[in-house]
Amino acid sequence: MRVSSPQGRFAADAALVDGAVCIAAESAGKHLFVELAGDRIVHVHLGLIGKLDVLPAPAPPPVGEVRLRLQNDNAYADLRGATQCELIGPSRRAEIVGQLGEDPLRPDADPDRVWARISRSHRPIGDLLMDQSVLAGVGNVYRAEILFRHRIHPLRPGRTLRRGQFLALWSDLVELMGEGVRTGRIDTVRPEHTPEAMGRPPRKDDHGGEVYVYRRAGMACLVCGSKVRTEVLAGRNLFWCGRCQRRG
DNA sequence: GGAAGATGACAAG
DNA sequence: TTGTCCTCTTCCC
Repeated sequence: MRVSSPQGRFAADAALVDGAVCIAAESAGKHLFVELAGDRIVHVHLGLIGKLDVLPAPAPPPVGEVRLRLQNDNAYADLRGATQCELIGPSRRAEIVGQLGEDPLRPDADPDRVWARISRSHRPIGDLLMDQSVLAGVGNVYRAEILFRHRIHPLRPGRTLRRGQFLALWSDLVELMGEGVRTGRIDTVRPEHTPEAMGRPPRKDDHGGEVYVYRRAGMACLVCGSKVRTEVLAGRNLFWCGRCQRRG
């Protein structure tokens, strides 16, 4: 695989692995590990604004700030804006993975370990869901949407949830996130709640999916019609429906 | 043309 | 809690 850094910031490391055989590419939570021959691993974390575009070959001249380009005869991948792009070894990867909680996308994930953390915590469930050492991979969109789908108020302390409630939430995450991987979109609205089914005019989303509350502050809840609320929690915008999602 | 914001995470105070 | 980093898009003049 050809490895380069048109923007330059990864250039020194790219030169070290240019031409190496790619053995595997796998994710753990929000981390991507591209494993190359010789125990060399490219570790990528997109952060808030990073993007990885994977397109068919041939690769055109790079446009914009392409920090990493991976390329073979079939396809190329351009990385922009990532918070992490570094060359690491197996021990560092093990360290990163070891700090992560359970990833709903992995078949071997153990929901009981997640429940053990949540059921003992006084922290809001909306906070726990974003904690990568509890649940790996869930971000701001899935947090808002999964809580809405289960009618759980985001500020409820983790320990006030019932076990059955959590297990339902977990299996829903497994399904929703799996679908997100397959489709490349985050669609969380059940068929019976789509604007068409509710007799409302269709709407356009700017993040590539249909959602209940995420970034819909001030708009009407798709289910009950009351205004979607928002509040900044730990520096992130939180969204929920005050009527559908009870605190108690 | 410029500001604001965005699916994140960390350090500093 | 605030500031910082990374890049691009959207919206407003």
